[in-house]
Amino acid sequence: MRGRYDFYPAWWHGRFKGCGYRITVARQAILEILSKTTEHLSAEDIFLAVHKQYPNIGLTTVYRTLELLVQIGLIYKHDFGDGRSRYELAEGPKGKLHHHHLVCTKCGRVIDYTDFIDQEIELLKQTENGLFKKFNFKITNHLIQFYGICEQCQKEKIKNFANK
Amino acid sequence: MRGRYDFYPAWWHGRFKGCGYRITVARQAILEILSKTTEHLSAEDIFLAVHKQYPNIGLTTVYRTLELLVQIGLIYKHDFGDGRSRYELAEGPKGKLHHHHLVCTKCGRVIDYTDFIDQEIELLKQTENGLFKKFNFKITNHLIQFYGICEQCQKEKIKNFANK
DNA sequence: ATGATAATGAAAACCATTTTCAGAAAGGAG
DNA sequence: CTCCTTTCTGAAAATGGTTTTCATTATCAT
Repeated sequence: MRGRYDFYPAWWHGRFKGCGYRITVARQAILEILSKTTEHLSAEDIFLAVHKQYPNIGLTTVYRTLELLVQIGLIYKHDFGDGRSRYELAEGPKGKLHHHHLVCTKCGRVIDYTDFIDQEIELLKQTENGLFKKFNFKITNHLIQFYGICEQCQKEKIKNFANK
Repeated sequence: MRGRYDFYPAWWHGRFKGCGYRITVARQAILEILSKTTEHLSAEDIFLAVHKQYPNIGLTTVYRTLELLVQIGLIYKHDFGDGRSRYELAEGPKGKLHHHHLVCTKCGRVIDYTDFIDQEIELLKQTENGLFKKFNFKITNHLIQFYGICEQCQKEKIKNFANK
């Protein structure tokens, strides 16, 4: 099967070939979906989106591709506590803004934020250095996540109280 | 069934009664296990430990109890990426040291660290305030986790390279 | 174009966690 | 202490996201 990538080699092709992986329609399609959204898609979300254009690509392949993409660092795998993993492009052709997540523990809504990154970077640098010295642990990545109640759910609570 | 808690009411009894929950042997046993370890136990780990002393307590009850304890904030539920949730006491009678985790992405080893908490608290305070102002998001908790390669796995890597 | 090798799809297996449901225990009232 | 309502519990079955299996197909260096 020939795909459009034969004519428009994408930015990530080099990264793939460098690791000895083949460029396939499924991988192209999955990366295309991920690069066109800012949402945190689940494997099934991605499968459904891919399925519209390529109905013969199976859920298994989606899982396998996602695992591969995580492994080579092209995407992140998140756990927001709803029982399924969610995936997000780590960086696009032009690089993507470093950000973290705010998770509402009531409705599950996830908000991306890019604020306060400067202070954060500073803290991380110190921490990484310190942890390396103390535990000889070589840090490659970090996760910062805040949990709380979103605006809508706070209003809900007030409403519910009022009704009683 | 009568348990020892009839004679030695524990520090968390008040918290339970306040929420309308009953004090049971299973709950007592599970909290006892959690308060006697610094490890990050899985539901099955806890079940096995409890099972030694109380063979009639089932895995279902362990899951249900853990869910309850998370809900009332007595324990934390962590995801270190090994496909099962791991649990840890949030605070003991005397309060427990606030800490975070270093996860080795190669062997899964988890190291607790309590360093750099001062700077972290400062950053969090700022971030929480800022996020509240910007998104009207009320933060109740946060998660910081570092990922990398532990000392042992770094050595492994060197060994493996040498063997080639 | 060809062949070695990697990738794929469908179905089944996996496995941590949840649900169901009938029986047992907790704890307030008397 | 006993009764009674309500909550809790265990066993077994169900659930549901993810992984494995295996025969077939696609990729791509030659």
